[in-house]
Amino acid sequence: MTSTYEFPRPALTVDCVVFGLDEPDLKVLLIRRELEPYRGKWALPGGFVHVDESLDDSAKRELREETGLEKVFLEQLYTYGDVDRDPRERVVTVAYYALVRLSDHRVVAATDARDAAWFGVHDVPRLAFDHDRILNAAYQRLQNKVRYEPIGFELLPRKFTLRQLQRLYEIILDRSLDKRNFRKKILGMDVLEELDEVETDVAHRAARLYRFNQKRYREMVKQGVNFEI
Amino acid sequence: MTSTYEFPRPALTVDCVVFGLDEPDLKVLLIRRELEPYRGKWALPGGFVHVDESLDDSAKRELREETGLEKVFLEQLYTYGDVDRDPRERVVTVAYYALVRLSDHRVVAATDARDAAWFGVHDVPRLAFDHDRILNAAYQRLQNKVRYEPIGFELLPRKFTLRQLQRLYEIILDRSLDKRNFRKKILGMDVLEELDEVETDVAHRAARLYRFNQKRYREMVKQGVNFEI
DNA sequence: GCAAAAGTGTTGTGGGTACACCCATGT
DNA sequence: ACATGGGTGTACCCACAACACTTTTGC
Repeated sequence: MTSTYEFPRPALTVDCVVFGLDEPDLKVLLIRRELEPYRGKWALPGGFVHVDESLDDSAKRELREETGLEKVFLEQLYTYGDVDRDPRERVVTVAYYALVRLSDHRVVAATDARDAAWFGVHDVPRLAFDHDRILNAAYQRLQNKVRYEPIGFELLPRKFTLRQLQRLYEIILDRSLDKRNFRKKILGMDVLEELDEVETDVAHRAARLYRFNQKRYREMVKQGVNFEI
Repeated sequence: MTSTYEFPRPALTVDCVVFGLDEPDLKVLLIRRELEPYRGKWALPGGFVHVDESLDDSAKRELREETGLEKVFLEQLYTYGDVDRDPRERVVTVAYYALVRLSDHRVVAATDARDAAWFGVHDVPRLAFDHDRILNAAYQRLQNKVRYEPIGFELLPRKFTLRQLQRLYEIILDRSLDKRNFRKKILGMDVLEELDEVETDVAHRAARLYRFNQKRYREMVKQGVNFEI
């Protein structure tokens, strides 16, 4: 940055790829556009960055305004700045991805008059702008990240069974895992608290419930423990 | 993106963390600021994004203009958008990092009238703006990335000895590696071509030269081979 | 002949993977 | 009693880590 010469400025937006687990599917939240261009097409929730708020705050605000979601896991993904990605004018967008507990946030869909819906991640229609590309990048990031950081818990209820957790990994990674090895590994990490509760309303033996111990996890990370699945 | 309402826009810049290998040090290229704020302080090379060029192109152009570097490895790092990161006005910056072959690009330093210099990565002064933070993030990214992608070759001459390669990894990762294990591993990956040449002008037995085979690497990646060091 | 780095194999161990059965519960 | 998933242990194999000496070359 060497000059304060006033260039015409690109517009700046944020867009969010919101993932939710709806067993047995991983879903993504999309919004139907009411305006041109791409009117009627599905798109990622997002909007302009205000001049007095940080990028993270923009993403949080947009999520709240467009989907009613609050306090979800949110992480910056990548910034997309191809010249022609918006036909109207130059728009650079900072993409985020979010993980939400559908168990906490039921019926997020119909906020305002806006048309919002969850789509299976393998079953998404053609999106507006370059949002397909952004969605793919987010999904890949999630697949990579979940393997060495325990972010998957953000998608599960706070209390969950080991089977649920394994399913989650299987769904995200799109491959099956061995039950015994999975349990050995995940319990060996020592970040799950075994609760004195079991699941209810199941037509078979009830499984034990566990909770993720974030504090313990942070301590272990500090000690350099590896959390690769 | 749901409205075309015209907000006041943040300014948008790119900043580059340029790494170069100057054995036995990993160095970073910095520019001394000639203007307020932070006049006289060292900062990352960078500048405003033009409205008719992509972010990648902006980064390339800034590198060329400010440092004379062309055709270097360049990758987007992260976008920094805290409200007060620039005291003059709201500026969002898309940070990149670059890897350059100092062997190809000697004496980059004094381009134009600008004051540019290479600093050891562990020996960088306090930088302008939030550039310290950006530099740290870039260094961490490099450390992580070099472990599972062969980007380190971008820092070496096209022909190099195994010792040079090992030193590179040791410098970047900041720890020593076992010679035999390193050679076994790296040769086992089958992406190095053994040349019929040896190094010259050394006061001891000359080491064989190798070349990185990018094409072969890409093929192997497609087959899902793992390149973790 | 000496200094300096090149080059080369083996062994132990820990972690990953593959694999099958009995148990508890609800209907 | 049966169906459904819960819960558990072992054996093999491979990849990684640790480790030291001989060879080549220039001076």
